[in-house]
Amino acid sequence: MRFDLDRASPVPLYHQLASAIERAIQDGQLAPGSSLENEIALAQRLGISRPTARQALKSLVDRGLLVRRRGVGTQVSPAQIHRPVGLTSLYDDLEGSGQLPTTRMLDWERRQASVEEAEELELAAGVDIVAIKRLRLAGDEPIAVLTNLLPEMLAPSREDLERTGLYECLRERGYQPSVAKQRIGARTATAAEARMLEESPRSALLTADRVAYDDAGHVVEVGHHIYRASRYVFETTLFSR
Amino acid sequence: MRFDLDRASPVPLYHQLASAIERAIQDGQLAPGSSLENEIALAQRLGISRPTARQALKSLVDRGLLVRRRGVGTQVSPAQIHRPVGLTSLYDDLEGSGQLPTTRMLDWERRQASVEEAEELELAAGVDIVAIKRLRLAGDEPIAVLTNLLPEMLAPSREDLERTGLYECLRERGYQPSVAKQRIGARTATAAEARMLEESPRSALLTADRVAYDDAGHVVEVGHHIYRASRYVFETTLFSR
DNA sequence: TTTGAAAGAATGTCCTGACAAACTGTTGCA
DNA sequence: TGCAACAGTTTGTCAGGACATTCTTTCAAA
Repeated sequence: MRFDLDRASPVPLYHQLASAIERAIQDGQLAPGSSLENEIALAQRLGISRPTARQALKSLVDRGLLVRRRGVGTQVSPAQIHRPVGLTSLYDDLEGSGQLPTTRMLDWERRQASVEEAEELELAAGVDIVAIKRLRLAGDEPIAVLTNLLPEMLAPSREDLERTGLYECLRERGYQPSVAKQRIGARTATAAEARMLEESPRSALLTADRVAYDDAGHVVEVGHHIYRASRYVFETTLFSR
Repeated sequence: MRFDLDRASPVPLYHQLASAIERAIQDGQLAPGSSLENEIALAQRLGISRPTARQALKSLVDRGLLVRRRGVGTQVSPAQIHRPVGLTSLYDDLEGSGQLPTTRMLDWERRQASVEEAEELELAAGVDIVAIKRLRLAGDEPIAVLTNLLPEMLAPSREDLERTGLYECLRERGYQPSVAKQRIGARTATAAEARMLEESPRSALLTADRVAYDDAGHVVEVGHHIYRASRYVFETTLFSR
């Protein structure tokens, strides 16, 4: 098993090795259940130190791609466990459903925050916010209504948002959400919602309410999303500790 | 800031240090946003090597309790981010709702698996399984119906299950689920379900369907859980990568 | 007073080395 | 033949050391 490491690259060696192993797993060169050579031999063969090899292997263990047991060795995880790290990603919560969504802008409005909204965004009452409402479609079929609130000064313009995604816009503007707290729930649809989502009245909706924070703990964005339960589930991998 | 490390303890030093720092954060001795001493000084003061100290700090960074920046140092994460690693835990998916649940056994049945059930459990058709149905209550109020299917040979007895939780029983029997794939969805309740959960007919249910695997990739347990949407949400913390 | 460079501070990456713990396979003894 | 002990194998923990990168502060020059 060849892993090419480029010592002139700015990418750390452990990172290069982890990527190469991951690629080999995904290409099928490393089959689920198969054993890798031991870390001492691997390090020696690649001309790197053992802790460097360990760091690469550990990062893959943490992501569920490898399993390691003392006295036994390092193995590729069984096939069922081969997901990119088990979380619904902060950026791509639709991809778990295997659908390629498009997004249509329904509304973009600058206005004063209500008391509740200001509280959610951890802003003073009455400040200006931008409220964005979009429809998510898979093909021509609506699957979700996404409402997002942002402090005015962070908010992308309507034009920017029609060009690319909300988080991409935020990133371009130098605002990097790093953590989000999300609540997933369910309720029945209002008549307006049912119409918008092409469901029958009082059908079940899956809801996701989210507050995203930057590194300093400031609220970057609040999202209230509703999904057709008939068309959408959240998929998650859980690891025991 | 004192951290007592017991070198005679079988618990690894890095683990002891991580726990001590975590405790200090939770006790309020280390306030959100405050800086820890640098890793070199910390290691020196505690009489441990720098990589050992790093390992403790890294494990806390990975869990969102600390933030580290090159040139700046190590700080306690802002208060909003102080959750144990962001996933709904494999074992305690009710704890995020801040409720202390009790569990009532509704049914425990050994029978032959249907075709669909055998497929879910990755067993040959017609083999014996155990189907368990329980009601989860918060106080006297029902909040969830939990159905679990297990290969017969792994399944705890009815008596064991009334004494302790399913995962605890599995652990005692030497079966250790390590990964689970979960799908969270929503639908409206059937009349029987609504009655069981003391909700009105056709009210919204939050659903969780889960397959849990052991380290070797064998299915340990399949769960089909329904929750009253009026009483229950899944709370999750999402980290950007 | 402002701007740019240098110095100081701290984490990140990588190295060599050694011992402990856990697992598997082999051998010896009852 | 079966069981226990031992040997071999591999990962896990820990140590000491060095250099690179990134960030902040200070100092000097314009």
